Parts: sequence; C-alpha cells; structure tokens
Amino acid sequence: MEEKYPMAIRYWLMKCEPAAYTIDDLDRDGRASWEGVRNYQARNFMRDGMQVGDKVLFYASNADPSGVTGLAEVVRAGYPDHTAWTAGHEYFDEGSSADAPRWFMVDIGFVARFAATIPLETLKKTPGLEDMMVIQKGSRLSVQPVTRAEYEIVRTLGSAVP
DNA sequence: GCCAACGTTGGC
DNA sequence: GCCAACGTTGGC
Repeated sequence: MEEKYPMAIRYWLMKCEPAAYTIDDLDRDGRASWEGVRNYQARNFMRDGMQVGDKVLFYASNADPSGVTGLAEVVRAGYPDHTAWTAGHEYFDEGSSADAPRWFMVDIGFVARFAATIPLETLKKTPGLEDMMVIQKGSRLSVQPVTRAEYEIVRTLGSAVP
C-alpha cells in the first residue's frame, strides 16, 4: 500500500448501511460525524490519514443494490469518538476514555448524490477498478483508501447516469 | 435468511 | 503466541 497510495492519501471510500445513514441524509444534513466505527484499521485511517478536503466515495452496503451512491468530502480531520465514553450508549467501549481515546471519527460533508447507485457489480466489471479494495471478496473494511484514478473513474460513472 | 470471510477474545 | 470459538459484516 505504501507505493500505491501516496503519503497523503486524498481519496477514500466509506461504507454505511442505508438503515443507518444514506447519501440523502447527508444531503439533508449537509455534514455528519462518522461515529461508531469500531475497527482498528478503519480507526487508523480516520485518525492518521484523513485530512480536510479529502474526497470520499459514499458506499451503501447491505443495500439493494449495494454500491456507490454519491460523493462526500472530509470537513473535519480525525478526532476522538466521544460516543465510546458514555455507558449505555450503543457505541460505548469501557476501554476508551477522554484521557486515552481508543476510537476516532471524522466529519464529512455532502458533495453530490448520484442519480442512481453505481452497483458493486458494475464496479467489478469496470476496467481500472480491478484492484479496488471494495470489490475484493471478503472485503469488510468500512473506511478504505482508493487511488485518485479509481475515484475519478467512479465519479465519472456517477455523472454519466441519466 | 444463509453463510463465507474476517476480526476479536480468551484459554492454554 | 497459538488457535478455537465466537460475533460481525455484508454479498447474495
């Protein structure tokens, strides 16, 4: 990954189930904090990698069809996920505290909503996207880096939808 | 709803 | 430090 992705990664893919949040919700809200991620690899990307202005492919998982539904951008870089500190909260983690936060989140802002979802199946068939993490079998990471080329291909697919 | 793939936990 | 058991993710 060191060679494929430059030191400052500028492009990402973020997954969310429609039951939890959609690109339309983001359109309505303008921005959203991405709390509740409880995976160390995804945490590391949000804590150490994502910077204001980075571009995001918004991906709907467990959807019909699953796929990229729009574009977002990072509007606040990684900061502690305080939802881990409240006992009883669904994202509570007793191993995290304000003094020693274990989990981090970013804020993203709405950029665009695709007229139609770009299904996973289309991503798999599109030349240039062969190495995208999201199309690999068993890929579960909810925050993933993508290359600039991959981002541009998907953005173009989204714009081309009637 | 099924189940394969994956991440985490905990016994040893 | 291994690895089996378990819980979760997410496509289908």
